[in-house]
Amino acid sequence: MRIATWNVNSLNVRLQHVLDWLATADVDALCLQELKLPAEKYPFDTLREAGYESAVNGQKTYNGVAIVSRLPMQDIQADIPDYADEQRRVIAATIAGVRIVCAYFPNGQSLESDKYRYKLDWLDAMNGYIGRLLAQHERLALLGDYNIAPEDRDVHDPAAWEGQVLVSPKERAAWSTLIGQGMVDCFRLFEQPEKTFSWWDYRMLGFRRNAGLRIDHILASSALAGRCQACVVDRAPRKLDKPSDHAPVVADFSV
DNA sequence: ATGGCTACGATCCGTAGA
Repeated sequence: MRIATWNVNSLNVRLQHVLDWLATADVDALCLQELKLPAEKYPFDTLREAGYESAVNGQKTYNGVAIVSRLPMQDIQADIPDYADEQRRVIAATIAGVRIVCAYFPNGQSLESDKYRYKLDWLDAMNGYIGRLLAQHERLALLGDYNIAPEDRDVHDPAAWEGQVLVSPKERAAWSTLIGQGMVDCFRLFEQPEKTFSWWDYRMLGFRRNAGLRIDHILASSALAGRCQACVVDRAPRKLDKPSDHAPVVADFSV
């Protein structure tokens, strides 16, 4: 089973990139974030013609997530149960016996912002949700744009970013709580090139300078992580004309 | 120099992203 995550920064703008990527990437399921469209405007038919069904939690203008899968999806669940949130950031489904959670974590804007307070609260809720899922599903994966760079080696210039949102101690503590519950960062199971990132700022020639962050992740329960055979960032779509600022992350599992 | 893009929905600028 091969699964991936990609923040597409508007599915309207990036639909052709997604279709082109699906035609070559050979993934069974792809978790999408930042659709920026409501479910009524989701291109279900176009993706179905490409061989993929969709589970969608849409929102106009902001946020919005989907799982597209060429394998059957069961028990589709939108949002974090029992967590009141206007923002459509989470959708889950079971695919080939693996519980897949697709999430667009809040950005936080700045440490002084109300959005940062919201992010920390949301991270608490996500940790609770993952804890409950771990008790129910031996094979669990959480894929998405976490908006957290877990370690300094995931940051192109740690000194410049120190104390900023995406790397702050409280955000990294929430990441550590996920890991402490038993979730495993599939990317770090393998030897990786130095300075591998998944997001690069549109400004300042960020991609050309490789001035990026690794903030898109695939975490797996220990039983599933034990079956992980590869995990890589695919930089190719970031080189296209009018790219998303994020690149896909892909993982293979022997399930 | 704390900016520099990009997308969106409102107009011809503000909000948001990371």
